[in-house]
Amino acid sequence: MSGTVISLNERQQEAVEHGEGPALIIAGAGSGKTRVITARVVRLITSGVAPWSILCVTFTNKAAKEMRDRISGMLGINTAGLWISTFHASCLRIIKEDFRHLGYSAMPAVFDASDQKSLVKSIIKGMGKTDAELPASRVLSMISRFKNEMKGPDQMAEELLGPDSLSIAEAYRQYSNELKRNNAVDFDDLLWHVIKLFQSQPEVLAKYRALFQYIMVDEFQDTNLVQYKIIKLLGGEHRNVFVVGDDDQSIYRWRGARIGNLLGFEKDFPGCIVVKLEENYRSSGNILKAGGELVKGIEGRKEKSLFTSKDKGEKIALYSASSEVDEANYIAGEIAGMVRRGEAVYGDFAVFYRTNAQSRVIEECFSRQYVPYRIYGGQKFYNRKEIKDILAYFRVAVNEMEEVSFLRAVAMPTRGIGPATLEKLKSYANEKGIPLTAASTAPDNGISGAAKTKLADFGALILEIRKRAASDPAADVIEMALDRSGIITALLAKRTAQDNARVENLKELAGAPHKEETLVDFLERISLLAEADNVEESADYTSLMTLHVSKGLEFPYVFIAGMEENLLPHFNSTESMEELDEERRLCYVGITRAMKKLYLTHATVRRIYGQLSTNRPSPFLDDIPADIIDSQVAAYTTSIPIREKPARGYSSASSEPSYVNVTDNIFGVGKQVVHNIFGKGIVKKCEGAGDEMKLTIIFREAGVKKLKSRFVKPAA
DNA sequence: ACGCCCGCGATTTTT
DNA sequence: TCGCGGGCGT
Repeated sequence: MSGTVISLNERQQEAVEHGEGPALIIAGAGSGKTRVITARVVRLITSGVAPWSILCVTFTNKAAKEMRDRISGMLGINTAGLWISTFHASCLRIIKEDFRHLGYSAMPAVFDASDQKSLVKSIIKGMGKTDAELPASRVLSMISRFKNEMKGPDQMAEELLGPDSLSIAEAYRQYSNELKRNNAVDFDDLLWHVIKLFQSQPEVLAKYRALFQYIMVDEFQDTNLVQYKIIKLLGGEHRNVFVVGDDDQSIYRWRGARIGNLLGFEKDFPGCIVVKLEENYRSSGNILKAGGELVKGIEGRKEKSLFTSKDKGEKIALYSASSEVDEANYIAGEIAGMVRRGEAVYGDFAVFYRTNAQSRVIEECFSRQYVPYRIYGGQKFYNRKEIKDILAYFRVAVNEMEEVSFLRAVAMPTRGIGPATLEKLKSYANEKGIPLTAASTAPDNGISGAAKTKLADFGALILEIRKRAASDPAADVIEMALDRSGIITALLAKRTAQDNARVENLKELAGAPHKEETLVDFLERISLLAEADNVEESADYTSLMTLHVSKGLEFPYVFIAGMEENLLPHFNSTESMEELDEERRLCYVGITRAMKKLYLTHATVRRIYGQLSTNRPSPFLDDIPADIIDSQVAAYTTSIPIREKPARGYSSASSEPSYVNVTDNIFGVGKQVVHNIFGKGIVKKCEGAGDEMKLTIIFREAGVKKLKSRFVKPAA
């Protein structure tokens, strides 16, 4: 989207020129929002606003970096000190200044998802429950949900319903205590703590209010309650709050994002100007049309109609595959063919899917057909086991309270220190009120024999790392620790391919710190890093990723695989209208990534969890007008077990001949329907056939009803 | 302390 | 289908 647009259109201009007061910019997909934000920052600075008095928050490091680079390119200034960063990074910076006011005696470490998980697991175990009875993932998502609403364990105990609610609240309570004991915070704390800081220290709030004269928020539809509150606290007085977002691209409701922040912004900031960016610079006409038709029926969305000056371009290719293997072959074949004919390069293509599990077959097929690919997301480098292991050494060295890291480091490589020894060590440390590292070198720690020596050696190594961390560059300390810890030796001894790969990863880590970076800075920097930040843009690879990860990106040619009922919309997201709408928007996000041509594929039969299952095409396909679809069916299809035709007398289906009906399933799961009394709804479940077809429908107003299909019509 | 085997569960995840 | 955690044997 960047280079092609030379000048700003009228709406963009209006947004960029906006001066004081609140502004809501509804930025449709591909409408040049990054351009608008950066242009406004540049305009403010050139008109005399101090660069550091602008707070510009994004959701990804990648977006922040892109803006920063553009701004420094346009202004030719060093942008290092500018507040252009993610919510979390901004908050970390604020906490770093004032952590003492929050009751920490040293700057706390940031726990990532896997740190959280191991902590919660040990808590659940300590409560005498198994992982099956109380899954850590469930507990963590509940904790996160409550933290996002700034609610503590007590409030959870009061509000949460269900048989496990009290256990979860208890786990939450212990989790909070353990974090504190480890001198650590989690991602959600970074945000909530800033609120607490502002509320308890009015002078700190006043300082930042005075500092940030202009506030800008990107991807505003993805903000959660805490984030919005931060914005309101900081910008509530001068009200120079400029937010940019697109409700149609809200796909993180399940993570706590509140689309209502965007929809209600005008009420919270009365007098705000609203600018809609509706000219799309990315996609050809048919692609835009397909996306628009998909979301136009979503209740409560901000009305907008994207347009483009590009021509219609190619039709949407719809491929009905016989199986997921056939689907992958088709995709690989299309890509290989176009590359062979010189019409495109591998890097022009992207394949999106709903679940990570779908990538496997595609990968295998791409390898066979020599299509070079790269998977975005998936396992993050800093999340790999071996990396986490060695980082644990550094983390406990830098932050002696991090018991979680101590326990991780001491167990890798195995060094003859088992649970029994560690229990003794913990109780000794508790008694004396000292950290585990100190306890491990204490002569009177009550541990005897070989374990005592080993423990003392380990403790000495941690102290050595701590000492060197203060003086030497991070890279040198990493080299030393890799050598002295014995991790590499232990891995090499195992001689499997996976272990060799791990050794390579560890060596790569030594090259990761920036020049002259200290270990503390290095650890802090990577704690907020995501995988997408590592992607080489220039390489000629086809990109594979989930639909979620695709947001914010664009590619000339886009494939969306698995356009099937149960997969998109995903079967776990059909419980409510909100979930179904979000699935729809997810599909929209994928569609609108495409610049030149969009391919949609579905498989009649697919192996899921090792089981063969037949899935009807996604109901979303029916919302794309037939005249812009070019459909193709697999040469040989094993079976087409499609539901029987719906009851006769339904003229509504034929009164809309412009919509493709791949399935004949005018009442498939996920379809929008209308009832005379109950109004609009979405089909949740579909049983039987013909006149006897019974539908479970979620109505927007009336809730869930079970009805015979003849009482409803497909929604217009 | 450690390794092997069995059984169960299984979206999405900007930070 | 596959990866993880718990249980058991050495």
